[in-house]
Amino acid sequence: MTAPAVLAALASPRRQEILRLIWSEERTAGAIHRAMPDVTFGAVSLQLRSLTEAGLAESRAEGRHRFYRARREALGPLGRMLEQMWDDALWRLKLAAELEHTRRGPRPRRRTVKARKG
Amino acid sequence: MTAPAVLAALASPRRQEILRLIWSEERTAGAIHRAMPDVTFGAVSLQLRSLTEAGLAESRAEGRHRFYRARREALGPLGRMLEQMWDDALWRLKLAAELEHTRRGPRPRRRTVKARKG
DNA sequence: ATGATATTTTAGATATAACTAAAATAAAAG
DNA sequence: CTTTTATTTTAGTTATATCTAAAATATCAT
Repeated sequence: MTAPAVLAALASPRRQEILRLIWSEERTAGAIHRAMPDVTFGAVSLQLRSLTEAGLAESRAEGRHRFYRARREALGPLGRMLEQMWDDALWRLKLAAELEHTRRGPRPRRRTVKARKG
Repeated sequence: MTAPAVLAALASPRRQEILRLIWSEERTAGAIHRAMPDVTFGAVSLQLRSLTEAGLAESRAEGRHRFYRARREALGPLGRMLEQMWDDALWRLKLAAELEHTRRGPRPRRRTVKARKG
């Protein structure tokens, strides 16, 4: 629940993937796992714990199932940013374009060619 | 410049520390390093590179110095969030309070005490 | 109780990130 | 050219995160 913890939680692509799945509807841990078959159930469970501890997800138990959902309120403006990121492909392009003018370029090419021993 | 890269860049406390230093005024790499003596100059330089590659910082050379500054525009609403985080101690408290009602509690105390072998 | 399903937790392996020390690059000054 | 100051880069180490496999916990059904 410390400030960087929220950002750290969002930093992992895996956790973002999960957050996206539970963004607009709650899902059971199993359903989430089924949506990402390249990883173990245990791994998903651990990430769900991270998200919960960071305050980005919450869960409710029902029988032997546990339903998870995102805590969108806890994210504030960040939530809207994520939504944009997800369904607005332009976001990436815009950022990339903005970067162009800053880039230090592909190896500025040294001007003074000093003698090398050997 | 990929989307999670921005968040990943912000996730590290070290990079946040640096970003904060260059938020409202540009500083040389050396000045930044002097502000965090627990770490090597080389380490600071690497983090500056990360920030630059993520689009969160930019630099200009002047003689043998290099001045760094944050690219606040690139962060959008996230920038304002960071500012709040930094000079508004309430942010942390508010988030912590919000979390209270979600917490799965400190070990829910098992009800059925099953026999253990041994 | 026993067995099946759903999920969490633990211990240990592997991948990724961050750091250090030293070498390399670059500009300024002698 | 040599030395000094400022910074970057590289190679290798250490720390942290993430994953797997197996065991543990919990609920439901029989």
